[in-house]
Order: sequence, then structure tokens, then C-alpha cells
Amino acid sequence: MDRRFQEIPRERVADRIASELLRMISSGELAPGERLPGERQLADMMGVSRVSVRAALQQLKAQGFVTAVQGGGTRITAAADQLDSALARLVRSNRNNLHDLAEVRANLEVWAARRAAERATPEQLAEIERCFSIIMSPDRPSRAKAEDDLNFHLAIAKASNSAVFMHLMSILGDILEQMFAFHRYSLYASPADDRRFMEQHRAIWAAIQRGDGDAAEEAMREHLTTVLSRYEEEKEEEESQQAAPQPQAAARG
Amino acid sequence: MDRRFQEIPRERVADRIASELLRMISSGELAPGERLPGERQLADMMGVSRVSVRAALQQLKAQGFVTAVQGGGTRITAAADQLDSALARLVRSNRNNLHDLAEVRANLEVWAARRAAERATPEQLAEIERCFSIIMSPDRPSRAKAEDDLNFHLAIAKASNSAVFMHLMSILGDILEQMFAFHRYSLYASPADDRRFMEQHRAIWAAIQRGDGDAAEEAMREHLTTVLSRYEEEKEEEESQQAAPQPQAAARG
DNA sequence: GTTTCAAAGTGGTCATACCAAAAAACCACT
DNA sequence: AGTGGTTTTTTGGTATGACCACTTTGAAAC
Repeated sequence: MDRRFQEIPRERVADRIASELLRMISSGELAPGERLPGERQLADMMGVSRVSVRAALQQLKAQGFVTAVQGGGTRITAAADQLDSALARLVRSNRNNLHDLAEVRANLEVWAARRAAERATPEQLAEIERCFSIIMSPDRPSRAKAEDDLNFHLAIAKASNSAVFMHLMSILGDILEQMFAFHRYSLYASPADDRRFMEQHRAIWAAIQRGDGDAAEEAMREHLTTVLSRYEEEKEEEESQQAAPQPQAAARG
Repeated sequence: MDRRFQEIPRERVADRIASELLRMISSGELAPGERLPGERQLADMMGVSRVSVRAALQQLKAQGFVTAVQGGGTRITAAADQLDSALARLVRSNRNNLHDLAEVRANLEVWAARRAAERATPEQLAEIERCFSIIMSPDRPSRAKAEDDLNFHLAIAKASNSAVFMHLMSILGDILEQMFAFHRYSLYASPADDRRFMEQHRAIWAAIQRGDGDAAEEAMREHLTTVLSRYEEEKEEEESQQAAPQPQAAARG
């Protein structure tokens, strides 16, 4: 009962391993969806037995951080899987939600851009620059454009150094990707838009590179506003073709 | 290869054991505090290996249902006061994530304020006004302040008319509430702050009321910036004291 | 370029042994 | 009886090695 002599928390090996892995996850060192080394290799690297590694993984599995499939390896649970199929269902049930989701994501990305400008490590800056140079190179196949662009934004997201943000983004990102793929939205239509986007990307990168949080935030905001407006246009076109009622949004105006 | 007679997804032994034990616990067959049979005996009774029993117990331990102490046996944990969200665990594992989460939430709320100003229905406006009048009334018991304030923000969130946003907020809100309660953060400390918050709330409400999205966004941004800065101060204070007593719920359990 | 299929890799389970800590049994001695 | 110390037993924790079932992968065959 005497609190003065608190016992040493006899550190169990398995707990130690679990903590370490959890640290890697929460620090973003291990990204959602990423497959971590096999149990044998992990045990070897950490200098412990496979039993202990399994015990640690058992804990993390029970808490939903990782998902193991027999023969397939163990992966960091994509937050979307465990957190929110509900959100995906929500979006699928009402297309207006897709637009909301895109707006929400835009807001988060603006925040991430500022954080990246303020906190990115040299390595992360290098990665952003690499992605940037890719999307700025001319004559890249248009098929890869969307993916390259996504990588650029993803690099910035990682540079925000926020595990919370990364997990939220993985939720929103998965859903958005599904939805956009489903509806076959083709952004970046005109060459004019393309040039404009490139210019905006350059501004974002420049701001982050010189660590200017305000500028990064503003540049990202402008970029996403443009993107969203393009999406709006496509949406309106599509809706004019096939009538889609809009129940809510009783505008006052 | 006839899929019709495909076997049930091969239930893992450990999971089967865990389920059985959990059933006994939840049915009261195993009372809280009761010591359950040793791992060897358990394995023998169930006709499985001790490894599988241990894997099952590892899961239950990770979820807080049982507590094992070396040499002392494994006992049913009294009350499993566990909050279950992957994001919550993420935040609990690293306190820096809490701040990130608060910032993310702030960004979303700013967005919601604008939407509310632009799209709120008359009924929703009335609800916001009701909540507003409550938090503006003097001499309300300080115990209810936090809750009233939350209701005000919640009314605005609802007025954004976005299911996606509401869903995300419900996730973030739950976590933040639990985290703040756990760390015993007491915002709204000084009367000066209190007055300032009231003024900011008034500005937010005024902007929404007249349908001014820009002003609503700006007012909410300013408000949350203030709140976050207060949180920063408390965080620094606490960290300077360092000796945080940390009650029962610490991860080690 | 596909399809097929066997080898490699991975998680899941088992058996055995040993270690460390707690609990229980035992044994003095007062 | 009761107290304190010692020994023995029980219990959870870890290590090793082996095997199984499944997935992945890549080379062979088409």
C-alpha cells in the first residue's frame, strides 16, 4: 500500500517489443498498410525469441493495430478497415457527402502543408523535392499524372510528422480514391489547368522548402480551391445530364 | 474447389479459446478478481497446447479483461474501463498526438462554421441561438460550462449539414473528450479568459446568424486559436512539473 | 503474353525445457 | 498459538525447434 516504494515495473520482453512497434506506428515510421518484417526476422533483429515477438504481435492484433493473415504477413492496419467502413458507407449512400469529404480533406491538407513547412526533416524535404521534380517533368504519361500528384501530396502529408493526421488521411484517402475511381472523375482535363496546377505545386514546394508556414498554407489552400472548383464543374455537368435531387442544404442566402 | 462447401474460415485455436473465456467472463461464470486455472491446466482441459492458451490470454490481457502476474496466476480484471478506438489508442500512446488531434479538429470546426453560416436551416439556427444564450447567461454553474460550450460547438457542427463532417467529429470528439478528461485539463481557467471566450462566441454566432461565411470562418479560427494556445500553456506547465502521478489507467496495466 | 504450378516465405500451432517470481507448505523458535 | 525464516511447489515468461496451412512469387510451360 505504501506508494513511496513503487515497484520497478519489471519489464517484460513482449511488452517492450509491443511498445517499440507501437512507437514506430504512432510516429509514422511504419505507415498504415505497410507490411512489417516476418516474425522470425523480427525476432532475429531484436535479439529475442519468436515466441516473444508473437506475444507482442498478439497484443497489437487484439488492439487492432496490426492485422496478420496466415501466409500473407502482418501489416499495419489501414485505419479505414477498422475505424470506418461506416464512413465509406456514408459517402457511398449520398454523393453530396463526397464533395464534403473532399473539402474536409482539403482543409486537413492545408494544415499539413503548414506543418510540413515548419517541421519537415531534411530527408522529408528531399522526398518532397523528388516527387515535385517528377510532376514537373514534361511529357510524362498522363496515366501516371494522377498518381504522381498523389505522391507529391502524400510526401507533404508525411512531412507533417503527425501520426494522427496520417491516419485520418489514410481514411479519407482510401474513400476518396474509391469514390473517384468509381465515378471516373478525370481532373486535370485541359492543358491550361495542367499548367496552372504545376505553377501552384511549385509555389507550395517553394514555401515548404524555405520553411514559410504561412505561405505554404496559403499556397496549398489556393491549389485545393482550384482543384475543388474543377470538381464542382464536372459535378454540375454530370448532374445536368442525369437529374440528381439535392434534399438537404436549404439555403438561406 | 467447390466453393459451396467451403469450410468455415478456419477458426484459429487461440481465438476460439479467447472467445470461450470471454464468454465465461461476460456471463459471470468467472467473477472479477477470480483467479482462473493455470495455463498448463487450462491447456490440458481444452485439449490444446499451452502456446495457444497463452496467445488467447495475451489477447485478453491486451484488451484489459484479465491481468497476469508472474508466479501469481491470472485473474479477471475488475472493470474493463476501456475506450476502443484505434485513434484513441494512438493518441494515448503518444501525447504529442493529442495536440495534433486538437489542431485537426480545430481546422474542421472552422470549416463547419463557414458551412453553417452558408447553409444552416432556420431550425438549426434556432438551436444554435438556444445554445448560445445558455453559454452567455451569467452565473451558470461552472461544472456545466464545458458541456454547454460543447453543445454550442455541436449545434454549429450539425448546422453544417454534412454527414461526413458529423461523423468525423464524433470520432474526434469522443477521443478528445476522453483524453482531456484523462489528463484533467481544465480549460477556461481565468475569468478573463472566460470573458474573452464569451466575446468570441458572440462573434461566431453573429456571423452565422447573418450568413456571413467568411466572418464565421475567421471568428471560429480566432476562437480556436485562443483555446489551443491555452492548451499549449497548460501542457508546458505540466511538463515542467514532470512528476505526473498518472493514475491507474496507464498503459502498463 | 497467359496460365500453371511448385518452391519459398509467412503466420499458426505444438512439444519441451528452463527461468523467475509468487504462493504455499514447512519448520523452527519464542 | 504465533511469529519469522526457509524450502518446495505452482505459475507466468522466455527460448528452441519442429511442423502445418496458407499466400506469395516467379519460373516453367503453354
